[in-house]
Amino acid sequence: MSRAVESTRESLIKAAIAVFSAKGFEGGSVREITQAAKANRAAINYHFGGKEGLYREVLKASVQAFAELSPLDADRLAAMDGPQAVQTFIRTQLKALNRRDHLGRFMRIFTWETLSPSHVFNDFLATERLPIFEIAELIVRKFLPNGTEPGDLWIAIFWLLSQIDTFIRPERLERPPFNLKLDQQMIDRLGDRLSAMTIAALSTWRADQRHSGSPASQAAPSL
Amino acid sequence: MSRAVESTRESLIKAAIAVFSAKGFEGGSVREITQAAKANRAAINYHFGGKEGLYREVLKASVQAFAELSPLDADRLAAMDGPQAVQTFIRTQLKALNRRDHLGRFMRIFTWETLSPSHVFNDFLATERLPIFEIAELIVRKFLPNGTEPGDLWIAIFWLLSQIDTFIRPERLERPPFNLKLDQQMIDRLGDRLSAMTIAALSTWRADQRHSGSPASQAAPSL
DNA sequence: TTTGAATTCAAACGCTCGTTTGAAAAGGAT
DNA sequence: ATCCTTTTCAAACGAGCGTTTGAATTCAAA
Repeated sequence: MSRAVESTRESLIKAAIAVFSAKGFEGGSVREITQAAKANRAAINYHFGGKEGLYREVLKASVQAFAELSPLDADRLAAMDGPQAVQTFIRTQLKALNRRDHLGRFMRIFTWETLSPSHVFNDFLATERLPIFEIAELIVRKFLPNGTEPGDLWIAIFWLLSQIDTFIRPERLERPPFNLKLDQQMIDRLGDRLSAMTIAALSTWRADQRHSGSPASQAAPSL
Repeated sequence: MSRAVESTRESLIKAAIAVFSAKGFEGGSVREITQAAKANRAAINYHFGGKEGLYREVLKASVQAFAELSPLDADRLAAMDGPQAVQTFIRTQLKALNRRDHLGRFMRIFTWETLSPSHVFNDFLATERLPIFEIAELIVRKFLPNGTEPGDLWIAIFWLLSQIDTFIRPERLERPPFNLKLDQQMIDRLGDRLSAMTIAALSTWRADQRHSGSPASQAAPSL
């Protein structure tokens, strides 16, 4: 395999990450990708066997990028208490979302998949384990009692991950009916508020208060 | 306008609600809609001027259905305290999402729009005010101090609305890596958990504790 | 320098999409 | 029954999609 081939493959993947993160798997076209990569349209089928094969490669590359680039290190998070870990988790990702780098794009792809899952992604999830899940589990476990059933654990993980999804398209806040001006100050405030709300929400798991009339009447774990 | 015309229009709108809620505006095709409505393909252009015109009509019908059918009545919610209102808000919508009626479909359409907004919907939002926004504002105000700036108010409203979006596709929880069995019991538990977390999260707005180290240390407003 | 495999490329294929067209059918008024 | 408008309908259009094809080109090994 020559040097030029590597560069074609790489630029295709790079362009695909940009396009798929902006428009999703179905919405992103091979024509747009090859044009951005300055490659021939048939190159995708030649190198990856088709659009789906390219997407699989994008998912792999994204997972790797996340593992290498993310400041969300499992060891670092393990050393923190619950609130600290949540704050780091939220702020790191909120920052990444507003950058347009690989990390932010990976998260956007992931969010596209939460609304309209492609079977490529489902197959991918069934075999590979995403580091973001392990990190979310690590954080959530700081709040949940030890004996928590797996079902509850997964609900909490799912919920924590979704808190980021919510703000994956902050442009929405700039349109009606919200009409917010999203300067850096507002984004910081958003991160603080979201962290505080997430911490308080996860703290409700401390004691099993299901079916209680006023579930908010206890909170504030002192972890 | 004859009786038959009304029925064609209505069955087109009805079919469109079903299709658009399942696949979004871009993903739903006029071929599928006309087939479900047992109408000719050109009928959409004749009656509504095109796919976009039909979608506008769907949005109108959905808003009306929501106003008429939703148990989320502004007067009823106004009489409740914060936690009660949140619980009603969450549970009502969670139930609607799992039904496949007009109300559930309206909410699914709305969620599609949060990820990939159509300009039809943006135009719609710019002119018409959605009742769900007013209800969310009403609830959020029970938790926010009186002097809260509009920016913070909108963040809280946006966040509250997103809590429902999160669970708009509960099927996701049934696939890897979650693999949950979503029987009625699990859905009830999910509603309870989500209500409790939402109440606790909104309670953090009671006092301005931005930059505080442990924002969860107070909760439970007694409105 | 020759040879054969790897890679690029322009063109075309088959499909689905939203929309247009012009004629046929249906309905209501006179 | 006639006439004119409203509504339906099958067919076709043009555009975009992912993919295939087969020839041209590039490249490294012999």
